[in-house]
Amino acid sequence: MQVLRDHFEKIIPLSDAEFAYISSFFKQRKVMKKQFLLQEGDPVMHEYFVVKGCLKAYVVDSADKVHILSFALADWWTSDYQALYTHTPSSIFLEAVAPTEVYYIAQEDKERLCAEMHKVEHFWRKKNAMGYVGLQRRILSMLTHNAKDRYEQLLQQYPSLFQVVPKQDLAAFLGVSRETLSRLYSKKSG
Amino acid sequence: MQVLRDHFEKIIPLSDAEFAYISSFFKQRKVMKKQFLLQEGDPVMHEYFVVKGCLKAYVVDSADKVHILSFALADWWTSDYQALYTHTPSSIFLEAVAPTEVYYIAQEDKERLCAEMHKVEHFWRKKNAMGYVGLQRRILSMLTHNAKDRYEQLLQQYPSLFQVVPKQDLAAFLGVSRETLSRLYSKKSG
DNA sequence: AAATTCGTGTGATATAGGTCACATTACCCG
DNA sequence: CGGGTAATGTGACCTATATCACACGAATTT
Repeated sequence: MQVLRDHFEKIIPLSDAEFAYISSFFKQRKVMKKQFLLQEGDPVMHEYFVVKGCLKAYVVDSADKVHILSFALADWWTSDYQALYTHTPSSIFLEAVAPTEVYYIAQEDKERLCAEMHKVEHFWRKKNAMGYVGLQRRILSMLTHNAKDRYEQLLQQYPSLFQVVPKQDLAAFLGVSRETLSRLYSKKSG
Repeated sequence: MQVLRDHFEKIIPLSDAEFAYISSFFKQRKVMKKQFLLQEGDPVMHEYFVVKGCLKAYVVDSADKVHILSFALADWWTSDYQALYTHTPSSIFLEAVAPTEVYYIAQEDKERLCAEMHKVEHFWRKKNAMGYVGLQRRILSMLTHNAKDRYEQLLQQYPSLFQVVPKQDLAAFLGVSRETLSRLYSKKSG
């Protein structure tokens, strides 16, 4: 669990005892490519920390089209947060894009840790704040840029995504059809 | 500052002394319609809590088009968070859409309050978590719905916006041109 | 109340991107 | 290694939305 400790310690310093306590609430799980951590309708109980691999969180609309809400690479947290916080069934699928290893914690244990250790609550406040800013940037990118520019931004910001995630998934994340995405760099320009 | 106290107490109960301490860090400010709390390039030092009125946060692109990142009605927090956290100049404009009254707190005072009072850190973790979920929903809405559906969702979710905000601003928030928005409910359908 | 400015509606036209259909290639897996 | 499935490329065509231009009425300002 050293990766997890390093991850926490980027924001809050921890003694061995403190980390031992925190980590006692986490479990490990490995999923193969195309396996699910969550499917639509499932109860959502955990938040997942990706150690290696990649998860995609997506919805499927009434026309069976996939829309990707987020990718989670190593060092990212993911879940269906809306469902987690409101105790409603999952409205998303959480699926491994590649062989993936996660640590996960039950929502109630996380709340308990936050209540018991101010530091830990601080950690998650900071994480949430960063996540919020990241989503704002994505919204701004959707409002201000066309498909090609968004694709290039993504490429710049997360080059490692492109080694793991099929282009059709990137298209479903950017909000364009896979055909259009394909044409962006055959027709060429830029 | 009763509204602010009520707002905090929706999440954390406070004694008079505690609230007195918290509120000692807040100041009040009133802005008229079309006045700015932030302009692009300004240093960003505060987070704003809207007591009444409405603020819009937006960017202006190279073609002078306005893209609205968020509206803040009564009981909402707003600022340029990215700039606030990274101590960089504002990249947005924060402008009153109607006569508006805010309480505001310096970022460093907020951090201090969070460090001193676990409760307060809890409050903001919860707020951030809710905000994160809200942005995810907006992204999903942009990915899965066309302009008309998004407009109707917005209408449903924030009916009060429509009494304060001109339609061209709603268009700039939804990511459509004002002309298209105008046509959505003249051509009719739905 | 005249003059500006602001918000809105609407026509004509342009375009980015979507959809459908099929071919091609890469990737698994037995 | 050979067959099947998954991912990608590409052509032809379609559609939602953008853009430009202008008119009109409501609000603000003086």
